Amino acid sequence: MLTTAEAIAIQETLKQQVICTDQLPATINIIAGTDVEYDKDSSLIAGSIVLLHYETLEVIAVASHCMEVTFPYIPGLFSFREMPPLLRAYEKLTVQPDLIICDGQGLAHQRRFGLACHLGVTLDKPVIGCGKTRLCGQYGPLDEPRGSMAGLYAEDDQSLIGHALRTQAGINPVFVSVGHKISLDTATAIVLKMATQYRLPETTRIADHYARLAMEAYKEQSK
DNA sequence: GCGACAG
DNA sequence: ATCTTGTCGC
Repeated sequence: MLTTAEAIAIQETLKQQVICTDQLPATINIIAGTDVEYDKDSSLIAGSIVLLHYETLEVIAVASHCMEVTFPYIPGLFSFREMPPLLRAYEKLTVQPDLIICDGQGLAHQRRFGLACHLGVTLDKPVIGCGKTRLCGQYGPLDEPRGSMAGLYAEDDQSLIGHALRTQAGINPVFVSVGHKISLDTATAIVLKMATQYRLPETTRIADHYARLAMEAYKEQSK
């Protein structure tokens, strides 16, 4: 299996390919959400990708893949754990999304290469990183209203690596960062637009739901 | 050395 | 991630 040092070397190489400016289609029709589900009492993980109509949020397609984990959870090397099931699921899609929102950081990462960057560079697709909690970086006061945001600044060089974004009034923020082929401002606006009713964007909520179903189905069928 | 640490 | 229902507080 891949060693920690090898994984870090891969990140250092691939990070140079990340594009932090908008390079999306003129019109976004299909947006994708991804999530990975872990089984409580085995080493199975299920990844799901859900395709939604950008304006109506109607589900267009879902693809999932369940398998054994191939890499341990190490903060900073998260993508090596979650990429395999997500890539397998992505291969099953017969329609491609214009943009993907994944559940984890992009540039808001120790080496500026979180899951969203790794997925974006690998698929050569626009990807937004949207994490539920912070991995690194510091941010200042955040106002209470929906849509309030604060810059997330790296501890080492003080560079802007993401935004803490309040998607609902008085609720903990989510952490938005560039994955690939999108700017931070565009990424932030899209996450806010997709978080219509809850803290997390609908893409993530729906992907989470299907990943759970995929895990249950896989376990049931393997009996 | 200690704490923090996406899921 | 996974433990998980009712309960405390605004």
